[in-house]
Amino acid sequence: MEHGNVSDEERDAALKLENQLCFAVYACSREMTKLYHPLLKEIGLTYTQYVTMLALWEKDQVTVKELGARLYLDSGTLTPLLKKLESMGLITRSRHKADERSVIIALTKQGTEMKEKAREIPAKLYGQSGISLEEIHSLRQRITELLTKVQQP
Amino acid sequence: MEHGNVSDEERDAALKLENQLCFAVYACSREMTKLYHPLLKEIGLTYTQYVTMLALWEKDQVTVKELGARLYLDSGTLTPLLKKLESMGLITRSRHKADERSVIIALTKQGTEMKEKAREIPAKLYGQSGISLEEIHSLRQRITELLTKVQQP
DNA sequence: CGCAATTAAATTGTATAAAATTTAAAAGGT
DNA sequence: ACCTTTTAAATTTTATACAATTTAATTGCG
Repeated sequence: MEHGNVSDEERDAALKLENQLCFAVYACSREMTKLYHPLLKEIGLTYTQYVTMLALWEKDQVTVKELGARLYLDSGTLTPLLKKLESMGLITRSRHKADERSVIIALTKQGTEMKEKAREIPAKLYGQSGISLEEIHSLRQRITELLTKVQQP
Repeated sequence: MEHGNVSDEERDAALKLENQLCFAVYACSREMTKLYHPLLKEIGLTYTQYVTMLALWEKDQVTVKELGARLYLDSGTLTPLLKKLESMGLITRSRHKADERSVIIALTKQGTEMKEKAREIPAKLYGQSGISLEEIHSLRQRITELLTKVQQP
């Protein structure tokens, strides 16, 4: 037997997949995203494109930097994604006049109108999830709390 | 005003990022994975490679199918990942003798030995997360429950 | 047996992710 | 004004993810 605080058995238990919070979150994220696939296919968006549009429907005319902060994504992911949304006619990308380093993202008429088509998605998803609204709300709050704790500076 | 059960305002609220459980889980998963990066770099694994090794340390001599079921990953992701682990000398890939369709994944001596180097990772991560063990346990249980509810057949 | 249906991996194509580096612009101190 | 530092995007590289399809082996049914 070990004489330290933590035994080999305890360290072994910590290495089990079923004991890992991060793995549960990781697997859950991918499975939930798959639920969106058939609904998002109808409006021609991927999940990441969808959350980017959600952010822009709340507030557009923002820099890539600000958008990235809200989505927890950096320019390495956003630049090609935004170019794709631009080629689909949903957004425009233009250099900020006062600061040429920044790129301003704005919704086009078509991009704004897509919100109407997206309105039914959350309710449809809720319907097929089989989870109560209370459970969703409380779990979302706790995971958001966790997110603020683990987010990097 | 709408006469139905759900108003436009309520549907708009559902489209806000901060109200989306899936987005919270998605962002949280990526931020937590980033915490692992410096620790995993020391032993030369990515996060997905790490969870694959975790699964194999619990039980190896398994098919790609079984491994995929435990990791919620399909052959499209696992095949290249397992080829990489094989090229690193951590596992072997061999066709099952009784059923040539299946591929059996087994740990090499080097792959088994890596477990020793990984033992300290969960505790180190817990240390830098600033979350209590109780919170981790209860949250993991609830997310695992959610995972079983949203997992596709 | 003979063959249609099923199954397990692998492959193909598209889209993320993120670390690390590069480029260009702006800020700030001297 | 000059130059070092900082900052915002973009680029490069590597590694996932996954839908959809293909390939090859096995099953199961008449």
